Amino acid sequence: MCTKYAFILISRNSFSLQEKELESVKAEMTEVREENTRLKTMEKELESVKAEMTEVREENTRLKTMIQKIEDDYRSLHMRFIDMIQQEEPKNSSSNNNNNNNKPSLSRENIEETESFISLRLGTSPREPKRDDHNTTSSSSKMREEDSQHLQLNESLKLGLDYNLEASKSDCMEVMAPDRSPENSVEEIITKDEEAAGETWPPSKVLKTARSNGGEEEISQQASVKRARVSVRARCDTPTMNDGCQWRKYGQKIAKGNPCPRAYYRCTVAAACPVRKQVQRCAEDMSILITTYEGTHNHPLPVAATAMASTTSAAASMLISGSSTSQPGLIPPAAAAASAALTTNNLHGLNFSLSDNSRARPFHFPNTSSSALPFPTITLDLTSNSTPSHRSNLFSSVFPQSPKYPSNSLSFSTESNMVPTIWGNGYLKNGYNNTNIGSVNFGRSHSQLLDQFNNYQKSSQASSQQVLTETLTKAITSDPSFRSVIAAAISSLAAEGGGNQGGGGESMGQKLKWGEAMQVVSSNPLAPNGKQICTTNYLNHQQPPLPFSLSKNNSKEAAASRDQMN
DNA sequence: CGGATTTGACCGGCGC
DNA sequence: GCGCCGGTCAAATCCG
Repeated sequence: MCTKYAFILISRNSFSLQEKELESVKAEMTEVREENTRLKTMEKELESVKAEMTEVREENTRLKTMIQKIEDDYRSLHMRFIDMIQQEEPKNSSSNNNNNNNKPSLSRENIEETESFISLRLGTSPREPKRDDHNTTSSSSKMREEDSQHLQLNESLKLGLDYNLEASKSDCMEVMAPDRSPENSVEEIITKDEEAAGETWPPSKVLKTARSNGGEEEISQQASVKRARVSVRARCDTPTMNDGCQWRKYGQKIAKGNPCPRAYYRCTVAAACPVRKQVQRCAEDMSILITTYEGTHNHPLPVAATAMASTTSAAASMLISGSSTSQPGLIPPAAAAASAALTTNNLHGLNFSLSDNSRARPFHFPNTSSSALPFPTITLDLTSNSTPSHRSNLFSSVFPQSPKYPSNSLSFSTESNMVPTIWGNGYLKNGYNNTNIGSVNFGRSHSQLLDQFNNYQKSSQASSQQVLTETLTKAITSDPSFRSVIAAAISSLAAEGGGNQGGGGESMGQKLKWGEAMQVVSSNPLAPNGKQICTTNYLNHQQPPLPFSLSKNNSKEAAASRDQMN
């Protein structure tokens, strides 16, 4: 009995142990099932991501096709341009016999040669050589007319050639190397990086020195061409935006027309970095901070700074590219005088606005109280949404009256109920050729965008298309970061306007990319101590972050700034 | 004490 | 030539 009882006890114990094992196995099974479910979910997500990736690839292919088409268009238009120059050449040679006997004949072959030549000069003035004193001091209206015609012709040369420069910068740099005339000595100072970006900040002393060496017109022209500025408008409570770079304030001024002082900063990441920025509150809306960047960093940037730097660089690059396609180059010199009013409205700035504003002036130019901007400026407006009625004001408000810089405007809107528009050359609006205001709508999907762009390309045959096409081509092909800018605009549109309408593959990718960027910026070591981070409306609205406009706050500085404003 | 900021002076460009 | 204006310099000052 005892043995039997003991056996029963042992059996019970064994049974209870097995029950426990069974329960644990059941628990494991449950976990495995849950894991399996999770895996299946992940698999589904993976498939959806793959599908999105496929869409992205398709979009990419279409974009490539589009770019190829634009390039083809450019080539054909370039040939037309050369033909036009060729046709105009006899007129000029007859009307400028007096003072331009040494000008080369502009046959097609010569144009090609001249193109290379001017590329070698890279930014130096394409203007004719300095005339004798008695010529320059002559106030004869006839002379002036001839001069203006000549300048038009030469300008057209420069414009076409700049494209060449922009399209193949590296090639140009290689070509440049062997031809370093004393006249170009200053250019040797400029780093290749700066050259590529098409902008420098030559110190006045350098300019002065260069002038004493005899390159006055070339240098000054170079300065104005290369000193492209990128202005960023953003709502920001802090005195300066944190763009990831280190800046040292070196001056402050009260500029005319704005009670808020303008602060001058220079980049201190590297000792010799030529980049400077101006920070000023908008006179019309004190909550808007206008940061104007000038120059290109000549040093590796902090990760947090790359977004802003690449964006501004792309914008500046686009600006320079836009400048090179100035329509006056296509205006026959004989018609130049007749279109004087037209060219008066040609600001050389390509206005790139990521903007939608509630204000009547979608673009803000520093010193707009004065008659003209010293340099071409491109504005990235990150403030608020604009209304369509304001869009109609785009050109009238955008372009200061400056004969120096013909305008191009590229506007990206993020307003959901409104498609943004890429405008053609500004002067088109002024009547020279208003049949084709290059309008490209970046609508709710990339497909729409592409379709619209293709439709635009098909329907538009005139010079406005030429300008827009060239501008887009150069901007897209010359600077990869500009593609990012476009993608940013598209992405924000897709996310905001299109919502979840599918086709957001690229958008998703961009979100990821920029999300990472913003993460980096948010944890920016340059904004330590828990300083307040100023974000733009983009961020506040939880839109896909654009690669700019996070700010470091300095509360003390803010207070000081407010004091100054009061 | 060293680095950053402030601020008045200075310079050059431009329009009259 | 003169004055205005934007931009820069540099000594003084501030601040951690």
